[in-house]
Amino acid sequence: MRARVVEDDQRIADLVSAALRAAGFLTDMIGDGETAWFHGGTEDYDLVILDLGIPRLDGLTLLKRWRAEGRGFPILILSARGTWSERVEGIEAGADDYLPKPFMVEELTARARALIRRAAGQSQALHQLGAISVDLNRMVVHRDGLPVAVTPLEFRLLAYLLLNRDRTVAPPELLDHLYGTEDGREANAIEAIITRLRRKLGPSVIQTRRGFGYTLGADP
Amino acid sequence: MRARVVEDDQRIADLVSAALRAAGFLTDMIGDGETAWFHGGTEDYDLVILDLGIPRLDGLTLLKRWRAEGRGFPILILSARGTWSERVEGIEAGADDYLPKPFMVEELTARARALIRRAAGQSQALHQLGAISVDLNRMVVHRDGLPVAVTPLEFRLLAYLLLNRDRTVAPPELLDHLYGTEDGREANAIEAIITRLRRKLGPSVIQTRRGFGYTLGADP
DNA sequence: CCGATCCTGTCAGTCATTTGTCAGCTTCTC
DNA sequence: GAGAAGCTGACAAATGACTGACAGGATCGG
Repeated sequence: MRARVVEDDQRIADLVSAALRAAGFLTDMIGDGETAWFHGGTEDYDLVILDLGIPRLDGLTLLKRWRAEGRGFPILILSARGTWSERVEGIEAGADDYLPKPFMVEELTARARALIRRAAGQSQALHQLGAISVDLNRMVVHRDGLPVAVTPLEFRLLAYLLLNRDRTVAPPELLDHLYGTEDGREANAIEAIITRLRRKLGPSVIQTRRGFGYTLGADP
Repeated sequence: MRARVVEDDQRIADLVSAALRAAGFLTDMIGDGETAWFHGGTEDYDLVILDLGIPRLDGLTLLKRWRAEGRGFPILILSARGTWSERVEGIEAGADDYLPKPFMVEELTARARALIRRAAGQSQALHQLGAISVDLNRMVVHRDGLPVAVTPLEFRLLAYLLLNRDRTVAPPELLDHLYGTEDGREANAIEAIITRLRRKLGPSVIQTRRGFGYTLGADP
């Protein structure tokens, strides 16, 4: 899961970023609205944490522009000005959630996860896939009721496939969501993780759709 | 366990804080409602001790605001005005317990511990972990029936893991709950405590989930 | 107030696990 | 059957965790 933190206060940005990382997200930080606008156009995020009081391009304007462009990623607004009217304005502009500053980082991560799940059209943190169960909150995987030791990367890959189980996910997209855009990993890295996951979870959990990508569950 | 004491009478605040520290809590003190409101948003507490008669933002209003915002930490109200209606009002506003002044510090700490346990979904103060038993009230640990000398920090770490034993706790979260948010400890500090605890309790009590964090109990 | 003792954070070295890459192989598609 | 796409075992580099030693600071007893 990639999260973009758009926040000019470095202290808060670090705090938020650390919390999200601890919650299993991969985070990028941007300090002003114009840069965020630029990146929002070229990159795909699973979640955006947006401070309204950012320089160079107002947060609310940025939010409206993104929505006008048809960008659908979930956006969680942060704002020092926690008035009711602000809140309404933010939600109406297309934000998915609103968190007034100051806030607790645990609440932030909880809401972040809720947004991710909602955006994926699922409401449960506990998922069942044949003999495999995945608990996104506790970050544990079971097979036939027995815990399976998965590594952080394996878990993130599995979680991403799980949240997009209604479609086939292409390797470049996985690459993009597991690592930042910066890192230049070979596409083979994904295949290696898939192999390791299949060894742990059984061969039928992750299906390959040759030429397209990967998908979860059995296909007829 | 982090506790926030919101109390304007310095004498009482010191008393309460000292008692909680002696009971193994990490305490912060705040003298007025507005500051408390601010901090309640940015920091994560395991318990709040709240005097109703604080300046600048009434305790009851503060309490209601927190609950309206969805803050779930357990709150114990202190009040000089120990009337029944007050008590009811406090509980209805979302407090978890109510203690009229004057009170005995022993009762305060006892209730504080009970609240912590209840918030963690546990009712017992005495926990068994293989050969290890932990008494959260007396703050003593036994191994095979023999007392083990654990230091305050070690006990707090153990207690926090115990109260969250159904999940894996990440080092940044431990850092947050063992020390204040202010302190800039290295993550290594946690590892050092873990090592010392393991030496005392045996290697299998605290499990490491590499890349995720720590958990209590044996994994099959 | 002073010394002794204990607690605890940091550092550095070591060890273990995770993960990316490569090379060779298998499977699929046309 | 040839070429492309995907799989997988082996290896090495990167990362994360463990631990012994040490020192500053807190605490305690006198």
